[in-house]
Amino acid sequence: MKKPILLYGLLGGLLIAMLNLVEYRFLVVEHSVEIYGGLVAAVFALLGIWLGLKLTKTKEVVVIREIPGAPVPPSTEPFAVDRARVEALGITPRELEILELIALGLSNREIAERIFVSENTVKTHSSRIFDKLNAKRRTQAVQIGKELRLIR
Amino acid sequence: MKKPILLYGLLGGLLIAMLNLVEYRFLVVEHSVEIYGGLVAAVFALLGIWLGLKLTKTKEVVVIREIPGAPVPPSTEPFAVDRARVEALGITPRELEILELIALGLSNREIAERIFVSENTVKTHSSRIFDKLNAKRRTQAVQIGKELRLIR
DNA sequence: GCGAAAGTCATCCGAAAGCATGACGACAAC
DNA sequence: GTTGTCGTCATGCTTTCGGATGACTTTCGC
Repeated sequence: MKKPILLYGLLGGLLIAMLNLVEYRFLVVEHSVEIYGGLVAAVFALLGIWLGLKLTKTKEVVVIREIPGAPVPPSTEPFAVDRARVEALGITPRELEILELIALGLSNREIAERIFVSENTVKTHSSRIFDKLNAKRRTQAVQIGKELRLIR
Repeated sequence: MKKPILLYGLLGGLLIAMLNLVEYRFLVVEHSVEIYGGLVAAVFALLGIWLGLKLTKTKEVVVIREIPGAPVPPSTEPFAVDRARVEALGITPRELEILELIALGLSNREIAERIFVSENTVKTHSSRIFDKLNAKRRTQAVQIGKELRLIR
């Protein structure tokens, strides 16, 4: 992903240098600016298109076809909360509890009803969780939480 | 597919007209050509990139990769989309894509930016997903999606 | 060519989520 | 008995989500 950009920059530089030369030949002959502008425009438009293609080309969709007979791996993943991490992040038990419920897809209200607190309280907890996990949304919090093995 | 082209032409025309004006103000002041060229170059490069992206957006290469039954790589749990289920639920590729991005914790807006569509479109897709998955919230959709092995 | 499916986009509008802030009680530690 | 943490709750306000609908375009198969 770096190469095309470098290449692009390089080409740009070359072009500019080139144009700097050409400019003098053309300008003097005085049809110049329109042609010059048009040229630059065209060239860079092409370059842009090329760049665009280059950057997005290898968008492959990998479809995995399962061969019958391949048994689905049994759910043998033993799960253990990474307590060290929980502690390191200063996440309280209650907060972790709320995070789990969020991960289950419950709304704040549903969570509140389930653990017998007010919705506001749930919001407070979740805000703190987001803060500690550096998440901006509950979905993100869940994703991060799973990555860090805070929740199943 | 017609619109972008027309738009492009139009923008081009406008630019040329604009530059025709600007040219006289700049040229007279005589720093002109470099600045002018640079401007044109930059603008058209951007336009080109945009065009390139627009035109080749959904050009996806589908690679079908078969996995043999037994040998399960120990390190990472092998993941295969349950295509039967995807089909059974009538979930389209695009919808699945959005579901994945939701699972990553992205907001609708972020998703829109990433896949170059409007936020409204993302909303439409996600609504349909929720519908198909019987989910009421994005978090729930993610949870269900993972359970059904639609997403990693 | 015609219709269906998929993808795109929009508007209106209510519901949920999230942010900032303050406050209060319980409880443990010092 | 002061301090700190945790859990609880509230208010006001902004942002994001989500539902309902309708419309347009592309693509694909018939």
